Amino acid sequence: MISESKKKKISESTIRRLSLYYRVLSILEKENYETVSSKELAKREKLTPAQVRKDLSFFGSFGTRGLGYPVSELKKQIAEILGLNRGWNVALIGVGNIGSALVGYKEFQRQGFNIKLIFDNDQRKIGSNHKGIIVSDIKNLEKDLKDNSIEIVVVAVPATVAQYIVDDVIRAGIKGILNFASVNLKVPDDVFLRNENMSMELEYLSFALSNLRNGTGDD
Amino acid sequence: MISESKKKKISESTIRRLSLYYRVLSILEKENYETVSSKELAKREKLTPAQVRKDLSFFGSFGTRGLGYPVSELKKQIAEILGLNRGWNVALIGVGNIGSALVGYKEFQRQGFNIKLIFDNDQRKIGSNHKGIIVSDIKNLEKDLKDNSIEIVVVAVPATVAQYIVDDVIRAGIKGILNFASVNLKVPDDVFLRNENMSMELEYLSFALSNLRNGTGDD
DNA sequence: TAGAATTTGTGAATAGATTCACATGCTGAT
DNA sequence: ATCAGCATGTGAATCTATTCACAAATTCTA
Repeated sequence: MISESKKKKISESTIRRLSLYYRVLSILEKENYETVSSKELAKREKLTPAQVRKDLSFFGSFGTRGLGYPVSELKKQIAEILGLNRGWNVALIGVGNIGSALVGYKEFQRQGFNIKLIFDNDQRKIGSNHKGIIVSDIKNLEKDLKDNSIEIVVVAVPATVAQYIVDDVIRAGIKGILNFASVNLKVPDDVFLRNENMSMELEYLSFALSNLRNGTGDD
Repeated sequence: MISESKKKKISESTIRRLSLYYRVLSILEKENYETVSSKELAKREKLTPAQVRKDLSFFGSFGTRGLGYPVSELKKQIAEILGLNRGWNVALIGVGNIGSALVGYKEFQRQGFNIKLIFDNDQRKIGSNHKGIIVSDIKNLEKDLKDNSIEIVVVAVPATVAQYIVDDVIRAGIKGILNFASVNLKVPDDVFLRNENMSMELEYLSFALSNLRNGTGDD
């Protein structure tokens, strides 16, 4: 049993690194590695071995001293920790630029995030077919989300309307929202909201390049 | 004068928050605010006032005691710090799902990131027009990047080929790379590499929802 | 012009995350 | 079997980031 409901607070950075480990383990699995050491894992993600071991130790003891971690098993464990050992019913709202890209984004499906519904308010888009999914009218958003047991909603609509839509989404009882709109959304305390701000990384590059008298370059 | 080449190390989180402040200041400017307090700024980004003041203090004293910060002026200052007070010549490599979305992503242009060149290796795409830009053959990548004074490259190609392409990009002397491919790229120390991993935030949601006996929901 | 009300800017204190360092335990060779 | 060699797991130490708390500066009101 993993994490017996301990109240230990897991930091956001640890979770983000678990995602990284998961990806590397998938690769190692394909490369037919049986085991991997924290040292090797760390090297591949430019972290320290201690960091890797500490992160994993929050959830249990998965390794063998003298040998390392069993690749497939550890991958499975991390999948369980991250909740990737099951599928998630996802709805996408907004089939503009970004929305359309997300429909075809293989990485999502691979991780078990299945886009089941797509919504838009544009009459020309409603009814059209995106990778096998018919775009629904956003008018019935609340009911459709409920009827299809949607658990996670991805918001890819213009910033101006994002809050109204999110309010609807919350009324439908959704507890997980991934927001691509460039705006700060208000959600109740029991709803998990994550923002994907694509300009932010570019701005970081801009800062780094503007100040490169000293910088080391790497992240 | 801002930041007189001080060796003070600015943390990544501070820079990311500057991006947030910048966005809020743009909104405040539109709403015709003359000044804004650290308290208000903090509220809008769900941070503490002390955090806001400390972040800004790394770069100078922009506020007036008893009054707050002048909105337009502070926005200008942050733009300077982040290097957004100038344009950046950007090239996009790969016009698949994500690449196409990025070409039309308004937010980039608004911040001064101008996509000047687009590359692909698919003969059917080469020569085609995306928002006024003709897709170039990736064969001439190195030369084209140099000839067009490209400063930042956005990589949106399959994971399997990303490293080869990045090697080329580096040979062209590019020092800033934004990578959307789901792979860990190796770059020299003097090249700034940032990764945009869109699954990561979904995985965080997955983790949060899977463990929601306790979580508070917010980030 | 004086005094109350604000709000910044910043050292000091606290909280949090990372790294160190080593005892512990497993492996594999002889 | 024993022993050298590894590599984990984890308290303790260190480093980093955030928050506190208050003096100093300015505004606003009367």
